[in-house]
Amino acid sequence: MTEKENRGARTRAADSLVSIYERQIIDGTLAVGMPLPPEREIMQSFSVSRTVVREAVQTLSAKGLVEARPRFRPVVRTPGYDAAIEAVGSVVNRLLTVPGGVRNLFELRIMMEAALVRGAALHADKHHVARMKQALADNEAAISDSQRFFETDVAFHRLLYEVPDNPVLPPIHQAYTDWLSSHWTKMPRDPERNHVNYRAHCRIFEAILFRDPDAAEFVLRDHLDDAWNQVRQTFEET
Amino acid sequence: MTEKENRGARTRAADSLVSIYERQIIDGTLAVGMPLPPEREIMQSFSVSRTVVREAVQTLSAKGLVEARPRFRPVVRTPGYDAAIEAVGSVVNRLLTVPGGVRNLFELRIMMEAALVRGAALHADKHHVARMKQALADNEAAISDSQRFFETDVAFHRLLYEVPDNPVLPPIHQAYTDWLSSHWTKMPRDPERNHVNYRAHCRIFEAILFRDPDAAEFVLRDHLDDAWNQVRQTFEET
DNA sequence: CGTTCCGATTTGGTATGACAAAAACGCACA
DNA sequence: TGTGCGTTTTTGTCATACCAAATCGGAACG
Repeated sequence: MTEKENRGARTRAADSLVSIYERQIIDGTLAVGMPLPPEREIMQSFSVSRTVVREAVQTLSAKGLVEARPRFRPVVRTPGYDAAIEAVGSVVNRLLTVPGGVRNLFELRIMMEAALVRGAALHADKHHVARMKQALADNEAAISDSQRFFETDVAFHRLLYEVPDNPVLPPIHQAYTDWLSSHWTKMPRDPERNHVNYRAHCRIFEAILFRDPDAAEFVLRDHLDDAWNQVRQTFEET
Repeated sequence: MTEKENRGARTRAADSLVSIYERQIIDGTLAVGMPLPPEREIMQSFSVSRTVVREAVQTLSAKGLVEARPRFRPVVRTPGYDAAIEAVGSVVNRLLTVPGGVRNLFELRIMMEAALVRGAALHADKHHVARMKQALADNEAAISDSQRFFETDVAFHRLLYEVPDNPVLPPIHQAYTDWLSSHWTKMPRDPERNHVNYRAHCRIFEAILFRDPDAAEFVLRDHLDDAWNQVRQTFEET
């Protein structure tokens, strides 16, 4: 995101510090795991007060570029898509409270997973299939234990995000489950429903085995739409 | 994202302020557009120093919950998916510099747009079709002007994100173009290539008209793969 | 009666200094 | 060489001060 800053009027001193260190972190001058200089050193380097330095560090931390544990030196964070997810956490949480927010996010998830099962049906290799088989077994074994079933359910879906071997995807799955879990767990769960879901997973797996993307997508959408209908009642949206 | 913070040891004073105002913003106690209390007032309310207050406000701003223009009172930001995009800007920029980063993001985009064209082929109504037709016309008219062509190109793709009528999607498109544009614009562009791209858009449009999701997806993937091959050379990744 | 303009007051941005507690460091000691 | 303890840094927080910009209130004016 290229800094535009045209709107923000006069720059705050801290902001220029932020962009300086942002650059240094991105171009590797400050390597991963390396701590930022002590605050007093920074303030002398740039001739600013400690107030400004601390504000800058604070911002870098909030942006997810450094990890600032209290009382410790902020260290350059290892680049990961999970940091991105974390950075949006607050805002997404807020969006989930606006009318239709949960629905919108869930539909996005349905869309993505539909695309993923299509991809899995076309490209899943022996290794992926084996893992899904295992996940299905775990899933079945947990039908009577709703708590464990939920976990194996999540684990099964996660596999879909791992098939394309794109490191962006697993954190996205993690994000979906984090953000939606509070609603999801309010859903009434009993062995009967678990069994229905397990069956749905099986059908998805079979469609992938048969290399039938259309069937896979159809079953998955049916599965998630069903789940949505269960969850929806917990907050009576449209 | 439920605050775990188990790692972060003892809490910083500012953090508790942050979560307090976070709650107030989410549950609407602080309505959208309403300014936060003056710093000096906050510091008296909570018996903390102004330093702490400013740090808290800083964090709220970085998280995208309030908009803090310098010299102005921070106001509660209107909830929008664009705020989320903005919040991840820095970290994504960094991820784009790691090996394969651009590729990963672009593949995610391909996957999403593939899903979108499928959806468009199935659900686009008269209105969407008309808009796409118009966008295609603009696209054709700009073939000789690479700058304008780029804009109409983006506009055409954006329409795909608007078909499902999910407010999450357009900001995602915006994010893709923001994040990838620096690489994209380095791509050599000439009327000949523009024409090829225009033709690809036409074929996508036709497939949507014919309600043929498979064809639409195929053409779109071909189109974006082609684009990727053009862009790739600008930074010689694998 | 509404509008405009100007001055006083409020408020944010930054600097400085101070201090307690915790972390980092170094050195003696085993 | 490894360990434990005291010293020095460093961070978190507070208090205070000052400037400049934003805001507010009222006066002057149409």
